[in-house]
Amino acid sequence: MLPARLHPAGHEGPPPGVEAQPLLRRLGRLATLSAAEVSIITEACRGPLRELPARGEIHAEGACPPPAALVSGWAARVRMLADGRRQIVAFLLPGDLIGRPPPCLPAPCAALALTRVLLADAQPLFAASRFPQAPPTSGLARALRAAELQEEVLLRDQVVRLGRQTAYERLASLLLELRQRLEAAGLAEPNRFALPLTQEVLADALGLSIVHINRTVQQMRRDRLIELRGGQVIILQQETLQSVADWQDMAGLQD
Amino acid sequence: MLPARLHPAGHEGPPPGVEAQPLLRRLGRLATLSAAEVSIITEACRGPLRELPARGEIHAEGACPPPAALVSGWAARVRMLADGRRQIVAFLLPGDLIGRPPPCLPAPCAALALTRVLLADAQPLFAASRFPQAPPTSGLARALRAAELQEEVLLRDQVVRLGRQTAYERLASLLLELRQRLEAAGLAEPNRFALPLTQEVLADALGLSIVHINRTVQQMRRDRLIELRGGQVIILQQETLQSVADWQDMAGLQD
DNA sequence: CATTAATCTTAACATAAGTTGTTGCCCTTC
DNA sequence: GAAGGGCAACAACTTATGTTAAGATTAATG
Repeated sequence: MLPARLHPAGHEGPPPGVEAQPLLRRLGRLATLSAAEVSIITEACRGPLRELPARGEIHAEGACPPPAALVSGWAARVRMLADGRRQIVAFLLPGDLIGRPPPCLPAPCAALALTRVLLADAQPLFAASRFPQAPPTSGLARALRAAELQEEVLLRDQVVRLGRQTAYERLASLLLELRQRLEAAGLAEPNRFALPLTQEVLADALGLSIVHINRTVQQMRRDRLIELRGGQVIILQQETLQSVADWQDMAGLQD
Repeated sequence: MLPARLHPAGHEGPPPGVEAQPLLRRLGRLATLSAAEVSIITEACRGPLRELPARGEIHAEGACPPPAALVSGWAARVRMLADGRRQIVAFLLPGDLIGRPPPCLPAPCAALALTRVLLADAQPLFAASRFPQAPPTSGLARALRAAELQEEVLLRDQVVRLGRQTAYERLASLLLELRQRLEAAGLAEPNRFALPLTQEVLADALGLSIVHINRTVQQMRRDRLIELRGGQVIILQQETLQSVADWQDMAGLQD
């Protein structure tokens, strides 16, 4: 089910001192942050970090964990069926938030580390912004709220992918989503990014079998839309990929 | 694409004077409401209502409409692909909320009436609770927040359905979800409820073709799991249906 | 450097689901 | 009460995707 190892690209931690970059970049794009708010974020990411190896469980299904920020590494929200089928509901990238401040419902998904991950305690962020009861003047509150809304947009994209797109289209769409999100976190060049996922993980995210994912990747390579080797993706024909994926740039990345 | 008519069951409005029942029941289950809050809800549902016929567009994709409450009738969040494929992302039942108070991102989905619907202006609710910046003492704020979180749970269920379940399982799962939600709104008996949807709408929700939905319904009838005629569903074997659907009662319906 | 274990790749085959076309029923409407 | 249109039902055939199984790479380990 789960890969025992992933691509080496996923094993590298961030250089020391820049831990806050993805979170800061992402939230900074969602709202204008005051200097005080920036330092709250920086502090949180420098504070004691929780480390988990690949395949580690960040929290179980049904838990209601305190909010955390993914500082480095990749993770996923996962749901299992009784017979072992697995669906990855969403990918979590550096700069993403996991868990919500109370009051919250028990999480319908487990969260799973796909690579080695570092997690920061995000409670100070929510406390500082008194989310979700923040004054409208707080840039941080607006950013946290926007991040939450954005996640919902991604979920709906995922529904459309799984419900109405072919394997080829699903893969194209996912790659474009990941590129855009990584770019927002400052982790992608325009046409190239690290993808530390096995084909099995891709299959579980796209609702396909591993064999069919492989077929689809091969085809996309033959069509010269992408290169994909050693955990690195290069997008060769962005426009074609976008039209295949029925891509609509989500305007919601900015405030 | 869209059905021109739906089952006659969907055409009936609520008896006058009980418009607020579904919304009130639902929110009341999510948190304890003060008398003042109850009257705010009741007032909103008695206020001037917006009426739309079946197939009417509640709001377009990309809009950022003011929050509304669905008082009666069924609606859906819908996304279209460029070539006309349609995916129903979520169903909206009486008592559900549509749109969010600002700040909000442009809606990634259009909202579409599936039957004749009545919509109430929900802004007073959010204003009264100063959502999402409400004091934790406000039951209304907690209820609105819980409704929002619950919608996200439903979205994730939908992802699992579309990604990893067979047609038969998807249908079972959806029927159980609808029964539970209708019950929470006071609109379902334990084993029987109105389902004013054409098979085409079911197909677009479950990511299947209309013909295959029909096959699946037939099979489920032959297996004596359900009856489905004239827009009425009767669940004959709830337990079997639940095990087919891999149903896990979402504990999150109460506060 | 040898060894093992993951992961990727490919082939052959099986099956769930899509497509097309036809029929019949039940509304509605004239 | 005849006609038309939407919807449900059913059959025949096609296609996308799943399954199983076997090599071929590649990365981790000692």
